[in-house]
Amino acid sequence: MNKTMEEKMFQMHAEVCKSMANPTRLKIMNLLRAGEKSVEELKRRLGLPKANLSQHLSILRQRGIVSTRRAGLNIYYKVTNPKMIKACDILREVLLEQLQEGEKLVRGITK
Amino acid sequence: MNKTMEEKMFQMHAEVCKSMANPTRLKIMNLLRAGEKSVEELKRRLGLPKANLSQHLSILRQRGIVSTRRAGLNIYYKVTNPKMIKACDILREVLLEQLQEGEKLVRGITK
DNA sequence: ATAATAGTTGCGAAATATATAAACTATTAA
DNA sequence: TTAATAGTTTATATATTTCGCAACTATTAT
Repeated sequence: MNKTMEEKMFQMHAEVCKSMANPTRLKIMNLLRAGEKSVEELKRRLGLPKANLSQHLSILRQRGIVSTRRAGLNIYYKVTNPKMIKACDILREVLLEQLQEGEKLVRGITK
Repeated sequence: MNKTMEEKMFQMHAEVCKSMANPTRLKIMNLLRAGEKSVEELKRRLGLPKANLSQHLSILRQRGIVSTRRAGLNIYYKVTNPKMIKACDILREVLLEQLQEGEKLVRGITK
């Protein structure tokens, strides 16, 4: 892999991270984890204005993180690559470990 | 895990993603993959002004993604939790698979 | 104490991301 | 064809990120 290709990979990688760098979008991913859902259903579950939800979905779609299928009036979204969920899970593990470390520290200090 | 705790997890998760949502910071993580490095060495390898590098390091440090150790004039940075690297690797796999899919499409169209 | 080296921090300008509201498109039903 | 429902897009005000520059702090050597 040459220099500019590496550069482009880091750029793309950063953009994928950007797509995931928002609590609402992470909640969307979490809902889609169980399988595809219509915008309507996501809207109900998240309690967001549809315009805003649609914008978040658009960001995930542009990066190829989710894909769509139309059925009548509804458009169904799903996670394109399950590895994306795996990556999320690992980050959550890291967070939980951090929280546990934090608790240890607190216990150490206060006792 | 109660409602607000879940909410806080999504928020924290988003902030970790934000920390990784920048090509320079991903390059830093990639350099630290092999082991700890001084700011000086990172500066040499990345060719960045030290102030800017320091700001990026600060962002990674604040989120606990990297940790530091001082030795004389130098401060050494390392990745706090190796799972963070694992998460990066998975995202890169996803990207490579996307690129491969893209190529397939191009081949399908042009032949 | 002074200088030199290694890092960090504060500041301001330009670029990017966010939520909201209003207008628009696509599909189906009457 | 008109209305209704499901989604998307555009415009805009606000907030956040990013970088470069200058000033600052910490450690070591003279």
